[in-house]
Amino acid sequence: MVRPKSTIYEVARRSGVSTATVSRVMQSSTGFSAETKQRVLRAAGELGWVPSGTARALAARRVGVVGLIFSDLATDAGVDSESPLFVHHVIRGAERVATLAGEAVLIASTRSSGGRELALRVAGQVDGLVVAAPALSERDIAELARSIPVVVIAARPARRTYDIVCADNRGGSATVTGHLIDEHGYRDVVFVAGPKRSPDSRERFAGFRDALAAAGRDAPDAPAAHGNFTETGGAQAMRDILASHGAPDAVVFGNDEMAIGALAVLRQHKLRTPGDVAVTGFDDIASARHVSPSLTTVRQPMGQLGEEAVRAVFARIADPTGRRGSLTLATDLTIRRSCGCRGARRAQTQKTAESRSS
Amino acid sequence: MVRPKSTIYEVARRSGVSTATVSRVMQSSTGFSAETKQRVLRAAGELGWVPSGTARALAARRVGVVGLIFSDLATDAGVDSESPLFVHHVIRGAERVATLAGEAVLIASTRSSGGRELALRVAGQVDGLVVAAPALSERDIAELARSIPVVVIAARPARRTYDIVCADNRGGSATVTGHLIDEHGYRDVVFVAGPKRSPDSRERFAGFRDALAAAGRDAPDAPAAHGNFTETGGAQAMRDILASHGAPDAVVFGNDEMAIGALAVLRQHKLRTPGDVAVTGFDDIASARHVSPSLTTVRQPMGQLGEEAVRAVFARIADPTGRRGSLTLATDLTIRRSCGCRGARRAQTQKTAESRSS
DNA sequence: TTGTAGGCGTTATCAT
DNA sequence: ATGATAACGCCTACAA
Repeated sequence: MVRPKSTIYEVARRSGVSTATVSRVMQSSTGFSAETKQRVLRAAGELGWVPSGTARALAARRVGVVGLIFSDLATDAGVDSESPLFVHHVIRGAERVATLAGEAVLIASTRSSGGRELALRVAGQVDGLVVAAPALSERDIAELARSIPVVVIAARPARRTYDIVCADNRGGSATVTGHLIDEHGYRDVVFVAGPKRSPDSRERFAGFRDALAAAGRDAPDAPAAHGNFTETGGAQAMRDILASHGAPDAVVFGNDEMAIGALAVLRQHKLRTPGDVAVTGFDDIASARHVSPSLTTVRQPMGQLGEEAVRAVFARIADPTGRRGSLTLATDLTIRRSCGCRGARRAQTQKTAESRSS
Repeated sequence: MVRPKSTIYEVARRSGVSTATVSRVMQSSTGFSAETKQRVLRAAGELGWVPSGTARALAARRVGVVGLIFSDLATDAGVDSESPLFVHHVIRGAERVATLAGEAVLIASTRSSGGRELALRVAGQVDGLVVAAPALSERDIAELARSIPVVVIAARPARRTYDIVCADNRGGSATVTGHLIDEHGYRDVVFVAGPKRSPDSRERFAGFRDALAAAGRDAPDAPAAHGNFTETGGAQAMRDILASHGAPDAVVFGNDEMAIGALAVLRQHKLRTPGDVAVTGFDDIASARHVSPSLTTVRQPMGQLGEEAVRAVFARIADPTGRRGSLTLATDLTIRRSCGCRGARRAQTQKTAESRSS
């Protein structure tokens, strides 16, 4: 049975002290006698009193909560969606450093529409906000950043009013593509992108082109196909490529899920991986190790992105002035079997550089 | 640059109306002229005003946030931890129905200690609470339930002061074990449990025993091994069993991750799965499909658990009185290759019953 | 060590 | 349709 909530006044009366003293007992570790503390705590326990976080936040001007906004894809599949696993890890990473700092994380996801108002509601309930693009438009983000510290997880324009943290998508993509070209000597290598408007997908395609250019080859203006970052999308993309282009030497997928989807299609077409068509992914999700052949991919520090984003929020709360910064986390080439390498019992890795600027 | 936050007073002055009117514009859709609305909205925009969620919550006596407490395992590995994937899905499920209802979710995880105070802090900031056992002790949960609606995700005693929702762990485990015994005729089948104190693990072991009893066999009092719900733990458990017991006909793992870890060990020992040793898991995580052989397992509706838990919280907020209820979600036997079945192109499934009581 | 009292920024009730 | 004005539950100088 849920009792009517009691307040600090009742606790104060019951323990024979003032509300100020109750407040002190609840949040300081000093400034009152041991006996007073006992009385207050007992009264609180008897009444089942839980201090109102909202009242406390209002009076203290600090909520102790950081918000995290991302876009949902289960409900809003197709457009602008990020990999569910990506979101999972970001949430947990954020939660981890927040909890360690004694704060909590408020999460909410944007659906097909209404992102702006959702963001405003959340913004009013937190001390700072991390938004995983592409949950919100550049315009909405800029508006939020006027009234509250905002950190965006994504590559963003240099001129902006908020901090960013992101993974080195471009570098990682260039590295894995370079591996395919330089180590394996594949000639015909193509790229399968995720959603067209995904910033991550674009960065990865840019890295793909970088590697081609570095090898002195012509780079296509557009990806060979788009696969929506899903297994079925990747499978469909693979079929399309096979039909219109024939079997390439290698295909660089924008993420692991698409690559995994493609593996099955290749098998159905009696094409051997990596013998006939080599394949790589991006992210290094759990299944990448388990799939057969095991998937060569680029590890992205998804949890760490969430962690660093929250740290950046805290830093910005502590110092609201100063130039906006950006932190780019290194990615990590993880070599397994699908690229054509053999006998790599333990995955070899090659890290891109981490960079920070402000 | 973060401006000093403006308040409803400034917006009211700037737009030449009272704070009451501003408030109405922000939350009603009626009760003011179109022109007034324009003026207010413009003033708000110019000032970059974001209504204070805490002040609003205090005045309205409703926060619009539901809390979710779980136990962390990355930081607090070993004891009482749940599968990370389980938590991921529960979080997303909770978030999904909360967002649809216009609410947000506040998440926090308990570490090795301090669970009680964390829970109290969270409780003060939300309208209701869902706690994924074993994040909190029975005692702490009971205390919380005195002052706020609480829903626990786990099997729990019949006499309690809160609602529960859980998956039919016991039934699912009995079903998969029965499949091994009845369909395949395996004689020597053993069970590998998760953490000793995990309620889910216990339920699954109980289901395992149910199936043995139903087949007229003797059931062991304890699991053959404990694997901590992790891949490495499952691998170690498999090694231990092989060493002390020899190769059984089949082993029922308390979750998928342990089963996947065991697959590799079996391979190292030149034992064929399912030829020599059949294996089953529990949860149906993504890798279960990708691993080789594909894993026969029991699908648990993890996301739905989160969804139903939040719905139950809403229901309890709407009606604080009345008997506490419990909802048991059906689980789903998902047959693939590791149990010895062949040619199941599409996994066959067999659902346990869903039950609800109050 | 303890008490008094004025905010904190909204919402909601009554008027007008 | 709009305006005054009490709450809402706690924190924090400022006093004592």
